[in-house]
Amino acid sequence: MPQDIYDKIMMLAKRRGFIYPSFEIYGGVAGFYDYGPLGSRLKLNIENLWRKFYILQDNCIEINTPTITLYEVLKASGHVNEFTDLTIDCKKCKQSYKVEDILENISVAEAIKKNKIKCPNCSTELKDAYPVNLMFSTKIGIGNARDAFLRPETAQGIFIDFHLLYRYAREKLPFGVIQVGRGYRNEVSPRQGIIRLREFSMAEAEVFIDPGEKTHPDFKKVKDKKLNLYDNINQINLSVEKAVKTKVINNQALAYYMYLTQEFLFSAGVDPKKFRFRKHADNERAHYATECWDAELFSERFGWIECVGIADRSAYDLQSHIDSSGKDMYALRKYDKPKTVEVKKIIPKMSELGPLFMGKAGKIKTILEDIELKDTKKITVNLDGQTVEIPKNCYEIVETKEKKFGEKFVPHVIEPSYGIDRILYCIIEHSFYEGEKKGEDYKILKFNPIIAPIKVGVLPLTSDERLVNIANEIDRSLRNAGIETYYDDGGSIGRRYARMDEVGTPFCITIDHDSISDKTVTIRDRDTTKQIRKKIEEVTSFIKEKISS
RNA sequence: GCGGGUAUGAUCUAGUGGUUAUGAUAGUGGCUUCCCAAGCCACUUGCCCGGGUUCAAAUCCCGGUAUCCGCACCA
Repeated sequence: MPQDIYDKIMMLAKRRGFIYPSFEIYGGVAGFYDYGPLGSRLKLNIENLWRKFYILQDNCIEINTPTITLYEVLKASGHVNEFTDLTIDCKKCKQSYKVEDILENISVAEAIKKNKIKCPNCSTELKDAYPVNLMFSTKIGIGNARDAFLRPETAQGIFIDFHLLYRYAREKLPFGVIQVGRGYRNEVSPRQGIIRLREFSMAEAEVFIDPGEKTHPDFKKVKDKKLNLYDNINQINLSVEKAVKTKVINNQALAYYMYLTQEFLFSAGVDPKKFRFRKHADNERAHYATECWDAELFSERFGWIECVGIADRSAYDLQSHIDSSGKDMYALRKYDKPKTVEVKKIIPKMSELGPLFMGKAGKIKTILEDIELKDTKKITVNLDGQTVEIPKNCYEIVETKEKKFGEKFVPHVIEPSYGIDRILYCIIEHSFYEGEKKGEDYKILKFNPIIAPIKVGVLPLTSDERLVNIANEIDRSLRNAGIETYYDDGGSIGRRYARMDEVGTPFCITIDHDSISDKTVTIRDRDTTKQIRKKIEEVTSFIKEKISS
């Protein structure tokens, strides 16, 4: 079978210490991969470049929350319900189906009662339906253990800290919070190697904005930049501003983060020709999203791969957590001048309420006090799912004047969510070049220096002790300057260049006999193989400049 | 999950029911050479796991696992 680019990359990745299949000596497990020495380094560099965009450029704050997440959190977020498919199997051919796919329009309960549904494949009767949840579940503690899941996204950890983060951000919107970490999804059958993992790395930003002004302070700076958009039919190239004006993209904030994403991916080494934004159709959006764009990267093996999702989650998550935890997670929109407003307030009469509602009277009192009064004809209260009318003699309505400094609201959230492993794979694929030297295959990973796991190869031309000493000194001074080096004195010089090219090292410093007399070395560029001579004392600053641009 | 193909050192690969299981690449040590995978010598690493058939299984059969292709799944 002819090897395609994926096979070649996975071969190289395993051989050179980028990516290994996990648990291999015990047979391996689908959906899990280890990052080897170079892979870990590459991943770290990509994540740190991402942080540069979000922390330094966009002024986001970073937090870290547990990967084990309490049941209540994911119940509130909708993941427990929405992540669950009711599944049913055929007795004979063992085919599994989502119940909703077989039923159409009939309620699940009704269908189970009748139980006459046959397998669409072999017409045999089906077994009982059972729920399948794509989250890994676990327990916290022993005995009176609490239910928990391994988080399917890092976002919820940010949402449930919102009230604290809002305070940290000095109660001003917009502000963004990022988290880089692992997420877990118990995929039914992961294929496509590193593209679909059960444990994966993601980098997410949750940007909290005022729903009244869905924009970004830096929008003006990017408004004329071009975005490469795809609406499921046509490829269109629009400026950020025009995309918003023509309502192709819903709002300025969303468009801003799309541009930021594009800029990040390009500087990480994504080929602009293999990049596009695709808008989610109505039926493929997640349960929390009102609008979602995917940044897709093209792979010769897998086609267009979703690598970043940029969603407008509206107020969905914060509102859900407010509703189920009761915590005040609102933001305040301050008025320019305090407003004096007439307020009608309900004053509960406990002497009447108490005897009438007994134990529930206290709860009714707090609800009544919070009601925003518009219609005074009939006061009803939602009590444990039941609507209860409160008799008129149980309360008094008082009109007062109050000074209001602002109004409370639930912020909206723009969420750019990056699949690090997929991006990493695509960057390797986009950086992979193959040629021939003297009849042998010659592979080069043309990594952008900023993400290359090794920045500089340090190579003494011969094993002459004087050259080795100089090489060691240069190696030391580069490392002291924070630059990853690889010292190699084994084999011919050509072989050593080839080794460095194959792992994407952008520069090689070669110490030759002239280095002894005139204190210079050659610096070789990976992509051109051209060499220039530099004074040894200038090497570190020269390299430093080259790898940061 | 279903159906089909595949599984031999770190990587690629030859091979047969029966001696010590090929070859190449890579790697290590040594000699030699030194600016783009040169050469020589020596060395290291392997038949996916479990069960069965057989005097004998890496080879045949069954099950599992992984992987590839198609279907389904991918909030």
